[in-house]
Amino acid sequence: MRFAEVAVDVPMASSRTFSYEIPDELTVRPGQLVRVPFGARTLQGIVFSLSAHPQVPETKPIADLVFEEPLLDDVHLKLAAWISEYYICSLFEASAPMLPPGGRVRARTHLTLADQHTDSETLTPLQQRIVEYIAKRGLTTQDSLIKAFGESAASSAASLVRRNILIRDYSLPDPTVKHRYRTHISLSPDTASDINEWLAKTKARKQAAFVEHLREVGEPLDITEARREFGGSIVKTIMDKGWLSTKAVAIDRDPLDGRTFPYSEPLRLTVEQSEAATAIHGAFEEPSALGNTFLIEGVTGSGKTEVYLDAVDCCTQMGKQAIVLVPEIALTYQTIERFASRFPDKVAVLHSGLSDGERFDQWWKIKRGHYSIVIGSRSAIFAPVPDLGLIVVDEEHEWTYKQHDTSPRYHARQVSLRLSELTQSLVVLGSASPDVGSFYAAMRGSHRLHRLTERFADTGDGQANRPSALPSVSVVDMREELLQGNTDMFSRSLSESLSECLELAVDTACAAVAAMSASHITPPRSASSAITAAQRRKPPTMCPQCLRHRLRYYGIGTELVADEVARRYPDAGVLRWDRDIATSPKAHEELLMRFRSGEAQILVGTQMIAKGLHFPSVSLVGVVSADVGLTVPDYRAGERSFQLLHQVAGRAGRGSTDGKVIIQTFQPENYAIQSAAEQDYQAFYLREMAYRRQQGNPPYSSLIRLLYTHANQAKCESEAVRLAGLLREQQAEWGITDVEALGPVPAFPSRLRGRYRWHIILRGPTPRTLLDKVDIPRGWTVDI
DNA sequence: AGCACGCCGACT
DNA sequence: GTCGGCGTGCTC
Repeated sequence: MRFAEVAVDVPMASSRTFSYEIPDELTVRPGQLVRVPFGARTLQGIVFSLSAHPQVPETKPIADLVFEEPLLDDVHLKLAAWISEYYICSLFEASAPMLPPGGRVRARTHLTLADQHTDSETLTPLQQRIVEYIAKRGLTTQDSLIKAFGESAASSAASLVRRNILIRDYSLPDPTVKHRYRTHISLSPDTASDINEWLAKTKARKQAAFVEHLREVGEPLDITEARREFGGSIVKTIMDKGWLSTKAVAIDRDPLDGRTFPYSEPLRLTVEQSEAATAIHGAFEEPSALGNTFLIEGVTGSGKTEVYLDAVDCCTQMGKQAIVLVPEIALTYQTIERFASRFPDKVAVLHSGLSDGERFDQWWKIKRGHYSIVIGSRSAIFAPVPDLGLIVVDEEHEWTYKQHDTSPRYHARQVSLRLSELTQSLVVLGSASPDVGSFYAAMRGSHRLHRLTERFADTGDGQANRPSALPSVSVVDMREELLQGNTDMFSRSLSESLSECLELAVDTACAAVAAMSASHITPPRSASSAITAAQRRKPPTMCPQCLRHRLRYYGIGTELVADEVARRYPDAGVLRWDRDIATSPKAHEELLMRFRSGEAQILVGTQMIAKGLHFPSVSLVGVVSADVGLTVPDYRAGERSFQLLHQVAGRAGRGSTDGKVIIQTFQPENYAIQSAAEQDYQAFYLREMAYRRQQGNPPYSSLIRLLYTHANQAKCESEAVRLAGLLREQQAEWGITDVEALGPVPAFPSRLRGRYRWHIILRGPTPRTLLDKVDIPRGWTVDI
């Protein structure tokens, strides 16, 4: 076993490794993060396996280890291999989310001026500017060059290197995050007699006080505190005498440090809850008997979290760890609090709101088995838990579980299912409006479905046990409003309800919410959506007048709505809630606190309200414009709208007052809006599935999206046309009839950050069979 | 990401 | 005939 198979951090669409020799002085094991020579550079790599036979006759040796300890265990290496193949990315990319924060570092290219004079007239204008830039700044990274001059700077710099005008070299930085240490000092052991002698005769009272203090406390002192208390020069003087021994002590940056969560007893489970809980207990005891994946369909307020808590409890009692995924930490802070108070000191949190240091320390403590529960957003599925027993995916329908921007473009729910197979652990998916794919899986028997239909009033103290009614929901046809001469953004019905609500609310904590979803901009009905002609169930019928007004309404942001509300109801306080404001859990908590305190009676926000408003006393929810989500060119538009509206409806009337919901729309006949108003998931599911079947869309098929972006519009289009042609050629050649290649067409949006975008969509039961017939050309991204 | 290599158009 | 931009295959 003199060779290591290493996944190198180099852009690749294949799951392959490279063979490296193991130098005698290194102990190399699978799962380690290493540095390896690759071409002229040194890159990071992950050791996947050891072998006696390299893939090529000539091998280079591994340069060194980044961490002595393997970072990925056997399970995570297998998971990475699966991700790499399934989502089509390199093995290193697939492993990267499993590394400790800051562990993956990019290799850097540096440029300096060679001391050779060149006739600047022979340079292109860009090359001249680059030379000037580097002359002024000295050693320059290629990244900063690209930032300053754009992407073409790299090839210009390369040609300058070729002409010996610039010198290039490479570096691979150390991980950006490390353990943090404090220095502790104490009196060195064999100095007692020296010190006694000195104390007897010294006149340095402050130094003596410091030494005596050290002697009295008997245990090591933090050097920073010692300096603060006794003065830096005093500490230094004693240190210079050689009387102090120092020790570096790792400190723990704990995100929940200083926050206390009073222990909360488990609530008594309701009949429905305990049915689900019992089934989960049974699966723990006898794995795979009936299936390991549960789908809990429960309306808002039905106590899904209580079922999760019970399952997690069961899991930890078996000595195993649980991962709990939540869609967005800022919006689900209460969930964390409930877990933290139910399982004191056992909960790790992992999400983007933490500092790098906090995430790093949490990562290592999870790996060392300090925690039995990890709660976090999407990427927390990759937490290095040593012995996984349970994965909970809360609000499993949320699309924040899908990573879109960077590779691997994984779906945390899908990864959860695969990880549970690898570890023989259970999965509990929960939602008020399950993803139709998940519900379909349950209907077909691959998930075990449990429904929580009773809704409980949240009295605000966590003791939810009084049954509460569903809010009454009404749909307002905004076309009718226009016909009646009302061109305001508020229908008469919403206006009246708002006034009524405000009158009632004067002495109580009741409040009204105007929610809207203006964060989406309607795409023009142009070529952008041409590809969806096959996907869209039917073009919405729309009179020109409505269209005109729709366009007007789509421009409305929360700001405009808030201004209008403030103008109409000058005496009511108005708060605004959108992504800009509620970026952190703290800002979000603060906003809700102000709302709760009665400072404001009306909260205006985007769809964030639907997802994050856990507040008992909302008596009215108004949706200013329910149509926005329906017009995006995406076969999931109906599902998303339903989920949003269903959820927003669940936000009303959870307290002591009954709730009322008003949905404004130009398409009152739309099935998603109707089912949401009826708060009937089953009805929505059946109608949606009928469309999905008719259109041949998931879950009746799978989709692969191939996206190409380029600064040049013509090149972008021609490349897309070229690949589509290649695909169709292969399709014909191999006689693949059950995969459709849709497009190419401009993607939505058709231009982003200065680059044009075209895409091709493959659809069928196994679209991979066609995709695998072609090599994916450079510049394309593949989304499974 | 970067390098080598081959193709091809613009300029000497 | 040569330089340089651009596409493509390869890096253990």
